[in-house]
Amino acid sequence: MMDSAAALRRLGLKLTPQRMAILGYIEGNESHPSAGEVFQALRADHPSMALATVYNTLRRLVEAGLLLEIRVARGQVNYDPDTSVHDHAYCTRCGRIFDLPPDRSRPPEKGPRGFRVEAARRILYGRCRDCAGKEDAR
Amino acid sequence: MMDSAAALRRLGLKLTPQRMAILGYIEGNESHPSAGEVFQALRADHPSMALATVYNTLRRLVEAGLLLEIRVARGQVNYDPDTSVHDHAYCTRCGRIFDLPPDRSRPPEKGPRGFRVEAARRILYGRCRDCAGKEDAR
DNA sequence: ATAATTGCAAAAGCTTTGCACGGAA
DNA sequence: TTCCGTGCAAAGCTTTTGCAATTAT
Repeated sequence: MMDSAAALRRLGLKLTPQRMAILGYIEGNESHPSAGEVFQALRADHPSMALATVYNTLRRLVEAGLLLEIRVARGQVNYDPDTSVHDHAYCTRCGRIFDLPPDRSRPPEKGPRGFRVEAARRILYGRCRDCAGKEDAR
Repeated sequence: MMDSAAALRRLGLKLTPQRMAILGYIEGNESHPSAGEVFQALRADHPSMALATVYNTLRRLVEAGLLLEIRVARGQVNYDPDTSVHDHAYCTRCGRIFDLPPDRSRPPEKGPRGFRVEAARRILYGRCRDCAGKEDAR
């Protein structure tokens, strides 16, 4: 977590209490929170923090390469502090996102002719263990 | 394209002019349009069509299994009339989405323990041929 | 006839932006 | 001292919803 502070400094970003709090919350967090969830979680300890600050900070952290964006849920972005190569499984009933180990038995990804691949992301859709037998949500 | 009409009928959905227009526009369309783009495209020929109708119809068509949703662009859903198994490449500069042939050299996808996989989607991020050399967007 | 669908407008989310004040470097 | 970053409020987008009128079946 201290290396994140270092990373921020290296990028010329100021180390504000808000950024430290957001980083501290999301680092090692495997729940893949959305901006709103991060905001809710930090509210208790940081009542004055603005939702806009959370959004702005998360965007900066993504640009800085410290977080990954996951676009799987409708109309919302989730964040993943694990920037290493790995896949995700999304439960279409409860909305939880699970990490999957990277599939190493895989040839390098090939795009269309002339396409320069910078990253590859794979998502599995389905029902998690808890939701497997249950009726459709809502 | 006529089989879509049949599919709608089979699902008990009414064949309205609006639905036919939307289906007609998106079938065979490889540009992966968003709801707004579909609306714009149909405006000339169907001035009275409401944006809400486009949204509602696209949702129905997805539920009916006639279209696929692609969530790759920030805050927007794109639609793919090709419901067969295939991957996508997303250009982070121009925003275009390209179809990729399915990768058959790949064992069935495995989720977390107890996860019942219903679909797997893979997206490549990068620069398309046209954008490969150019400076960052905007 | 009748239940589904449309248009329109309003509402609902999520996210971004403008601006003045405050704080990190 | 200098900007960058924060809070707050307002605005922006995409998408959904309520409802009366219309229409496919």
